[in-house]
Amino acid sequence: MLGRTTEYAIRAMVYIYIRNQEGGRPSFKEIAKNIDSPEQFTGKVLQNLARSNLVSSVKGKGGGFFFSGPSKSLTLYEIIKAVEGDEYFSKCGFGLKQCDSSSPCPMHDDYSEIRKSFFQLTNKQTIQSLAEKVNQHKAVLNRLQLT
Amino acid sequence: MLGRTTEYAIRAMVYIYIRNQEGGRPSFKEIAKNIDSPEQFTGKVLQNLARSNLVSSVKGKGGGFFFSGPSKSLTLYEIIKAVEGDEYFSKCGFGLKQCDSSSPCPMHDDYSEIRKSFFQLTNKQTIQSLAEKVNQHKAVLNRLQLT
DNA sequence: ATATAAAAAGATATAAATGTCTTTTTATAT
DNA sequence: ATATAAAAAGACATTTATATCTTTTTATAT
Repeated sequence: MLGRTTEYAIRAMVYIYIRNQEGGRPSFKEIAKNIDSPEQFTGKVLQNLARSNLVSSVKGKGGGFFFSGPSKSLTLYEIIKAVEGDEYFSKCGFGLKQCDSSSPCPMHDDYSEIRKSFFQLTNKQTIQSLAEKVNQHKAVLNRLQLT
Repeated sequence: MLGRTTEYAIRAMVYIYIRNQEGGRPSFKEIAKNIDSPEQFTGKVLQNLARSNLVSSVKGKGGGFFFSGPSKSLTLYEIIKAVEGDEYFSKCGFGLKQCDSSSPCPMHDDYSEIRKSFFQLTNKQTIQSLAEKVNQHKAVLNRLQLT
């Protein structure tokens, strides 16, 4: 469904948010350790997210990643769009270059429904809502314990 | 959602089914032309499907691909499983190695719903049902006209 | 000021998915 | 029998995704 890069992106953002709440500003090394992702690659992913202004960063000693401004909620949709690209939510499930209700692929109707549900999920769930589940011990970020 | 290889697989199978109904037994070159896919690669994909006994083939002059036996219906699920592998329908949407209701990722509940819907779609839709839509001009296999 | 610790950047490396080219095998039409 | 047309097989080639290694830049703690 989602590429690994996107999975790292979401997990990393949730981790950053949680550490921010605790007053921390984690480095990508700390993040990678805690979400069980490759260190340098996670750095790259975060670099891109920062470029897209989905997260902030400061260089130098004591620096790291954090959410700035009035913590408006950040939907998964925005992250997925930034990482996977815009077409992700409109691609035909059958692989046709052109597919819409006027000239549908044979799966079009059923598939549209599911895509819509997924779209809604990604617009409903936010980094904040996921983080809350983790905080309330209703979900885990990975198999390892959070430090 | 689905890899390109799987998309080719499904489109190819639908095309084969339609041609079979007309009494034809298409070659992978004919198939590729009509579903707008790379020729040789389509050959490989069909070779694998034939290995998995999801379609039959005969070599030699006049040969090609066809469905044998009492045309039992073939679900998309079976094709997807053969091409993408078994884990496809159970992978965590968040990328966790371990994720289930006892130790869920933060998206687990919502995502499970969607995965279930998709699973149901792929078990409801068959090569036959898709072919029928195409036959009834309610859907198209690709942008080009079928010959 | 200087050392330090962090992100950013750049250059590669590896793996997986996708695609192509060539040769071999094999039915079957002639 | 032979030519032909088809799948099968094998060997590469390309592209995209994922991952690592090294160097540079830059805040800030000391």
